[in-house]
Amino acid sequence: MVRTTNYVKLPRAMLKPSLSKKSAPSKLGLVDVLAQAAFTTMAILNKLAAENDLSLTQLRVAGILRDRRLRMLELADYLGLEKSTMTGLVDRAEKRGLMRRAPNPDDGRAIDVFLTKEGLKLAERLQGQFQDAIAPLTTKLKASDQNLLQELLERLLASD
Amino acid sequence: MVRTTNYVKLPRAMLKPSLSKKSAPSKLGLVDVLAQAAFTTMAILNKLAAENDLSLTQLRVAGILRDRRLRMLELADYLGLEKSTMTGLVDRAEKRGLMRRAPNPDDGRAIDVFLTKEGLKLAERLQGQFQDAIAPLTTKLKASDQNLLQELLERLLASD
DNA sequence: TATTGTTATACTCTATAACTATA
DNA sequence: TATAGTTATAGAGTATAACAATA
Repeated sequence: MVRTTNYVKLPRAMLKPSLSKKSAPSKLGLVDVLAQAAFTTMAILNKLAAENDLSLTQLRVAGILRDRRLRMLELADYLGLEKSTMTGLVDRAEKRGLMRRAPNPDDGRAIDVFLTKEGLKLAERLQGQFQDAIAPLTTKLKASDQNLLQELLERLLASD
Repeated sequence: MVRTTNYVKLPRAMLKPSLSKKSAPSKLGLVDVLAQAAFTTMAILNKLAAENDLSLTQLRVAGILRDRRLRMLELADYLGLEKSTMTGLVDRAEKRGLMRRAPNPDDGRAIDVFLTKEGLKLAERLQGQFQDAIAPLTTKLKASDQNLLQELLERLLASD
């Protein structure tokens, strides 16, 4: 059973560029640009999800489960969602043949979730599509600047 | 009438860091990092919205209308949403005293939307809270690197 | 006729609370 | 008793389609 809805319309503008007070401190600028980059990237991911008849959350799940098998609760924690929310999410993905449930062998209460072969293929296709979709942005920078940007963002995101 | 729900639970992990094939081309790395940065930023924005009893969309609307008055359809285009979706969105915001509707003086079919004084105050508070929330990330970089990052992202996002 | 906005309807995502089964 | 997952219920966000009012 295939869903036919295609829940996305692309925004004309992502976010207001900035307050741009004349002599605003430059710290404010970076914050704005980060937000704008986030909205732009999310719009791409959203479009990608819609084109594949997925919600953004389902897209994330596909990415997360690409190389792991997780319990329902672990998956919920990864996503920052309640366990009850997972039930419906996994139900729908299972109905579409993308994921499957199986009892956890070590804990009779727990249920493992994992991608089917079809789900895995989709996840890999999505990875490639995302790269293609974002390439028009990244290729505006020359290779050395791409590396620089990557390095700066990695430091920004470093968890310690 | 104040909503009491607080629709957010923070994720333990934002997104799988990478496929990390041993000798993957470095282009793949930047794409992954951009996605991760987007999810991290969106998680912050989402939390901020939830703490103020707003959805992410309402948070965006607050930002967009901070210095403009728009017709329903213009607002829909900004957000990438259908006009029918706006009706409910504006209804709810209006009920909370954050926005108001008024007939457009130039076109009898059109309805303008704008923030109330209370909505404006909220929008400004949100701006400050977002800066505070994201500061722990940005301050990991020294000032010159912050400027560099901002410049690189600006080039990435430049629309031409 | 074409455009703007609303209404009706339906589905997904999300949460809280109560429940069942297992530890 | 505590934990894992499901079910029931409810509200928000989203879309499509049909409609009323205005251009």
